[in-house]
Amino acid sequence: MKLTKEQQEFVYAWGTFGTNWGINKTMAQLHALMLISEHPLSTEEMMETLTISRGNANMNVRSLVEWGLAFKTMVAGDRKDYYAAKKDIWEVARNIAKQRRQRELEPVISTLTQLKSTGKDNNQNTELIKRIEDIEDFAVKVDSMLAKFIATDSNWFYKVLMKLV
Amino acid sequence: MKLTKEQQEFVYAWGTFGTNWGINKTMAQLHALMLISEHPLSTEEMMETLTISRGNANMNVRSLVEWGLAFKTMVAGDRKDYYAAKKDIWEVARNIAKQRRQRELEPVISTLTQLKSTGKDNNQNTELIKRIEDIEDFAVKVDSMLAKFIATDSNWFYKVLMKLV
DNA sequence: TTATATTTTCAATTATTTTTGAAAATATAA
DNA sequence: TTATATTTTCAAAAATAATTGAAAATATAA
Repeated sequence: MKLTKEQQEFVYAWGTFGTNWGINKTMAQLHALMLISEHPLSTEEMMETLTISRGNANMNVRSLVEWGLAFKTMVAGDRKDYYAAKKDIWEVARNIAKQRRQRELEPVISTLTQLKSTGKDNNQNTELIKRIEDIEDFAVKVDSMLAKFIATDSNWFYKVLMKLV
Repeated sequence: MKLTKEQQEFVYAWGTFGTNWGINKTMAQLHALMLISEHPLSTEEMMETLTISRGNANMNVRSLVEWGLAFKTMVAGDRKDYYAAKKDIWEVARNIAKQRRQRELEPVISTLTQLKSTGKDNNQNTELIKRIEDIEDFAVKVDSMLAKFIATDSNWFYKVLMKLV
């Protein structure tokens, strides 16, 4: 898969962006590659284009599928697996939000709730309890916003923004 | 600074949380420590409590100040620098949003805009241009929401949520 | 001024994360 | 079934990021 100069830059930029957000570079680059491809791509093709190993390609393609950012398809007359990205950017954002909410936000809320109940009777924990309550309050609000974002159609967010202007 | 069991767990949990979001563990733990302390803390005290080196403490306290999450204060009769966290969790969130928007979102938007204009005449870039336009549209909306969040008082976000229910 | 306390810097070390690549497992065709 | 293609796994290697600690720089007191 020969990339134009701009395609290369896009893949590279998406990789950097992913890195900043705790998504590994290869995963983001594979995602970028699929996003700009008109056809599903084989692991083989992606390995060559990004010059990465088979193992690396395999693992990260699997992660993309797990995150709901790509899916496996079949190409008639070919035995290999092919993959394509979900191209609706709102769906991409929703799926990322969904994963991160579950993996990162929910544990925080439950840890804090737990800590508050264990520590509330020790008066050395006064300041801690105050902070926990503030953070909980905030986290629950963020969580409920994410829940809405995740659950709804592509335009929800847009509508929200419109209401605000 | 002797921590209760719950305080220790909070510091530890905040460190893990930070790590998930691309903030280094020490930075997050120092932040947690300041959040639950009633008094400003000296570097010395924080080093001991977290058993980290002076260099590490210094660098990460500086980052916290840079991010607007903590500030330097003076303690009468003491020559050492003391630091305290901004305790309003909404302000914390706004400052983090501000930094990340500037460092991570803005570069993406400008890179994409640039790429679009360079690549639009090459018909091999058709799919790329479509994706860029989608992402740009999305990113600009996120950006404008963040801008609002950053600029306003603590209750803006809450008000938004209320409108949605 | 000089002595002392405190903070900062940064090369070297250590820890963590990512990537490789070849062997094992699985799937398909003959 | 057996042979071949394809995918998956995972220990070891490489790359990256975080941390140390001591020397240099800076600030304050005497």
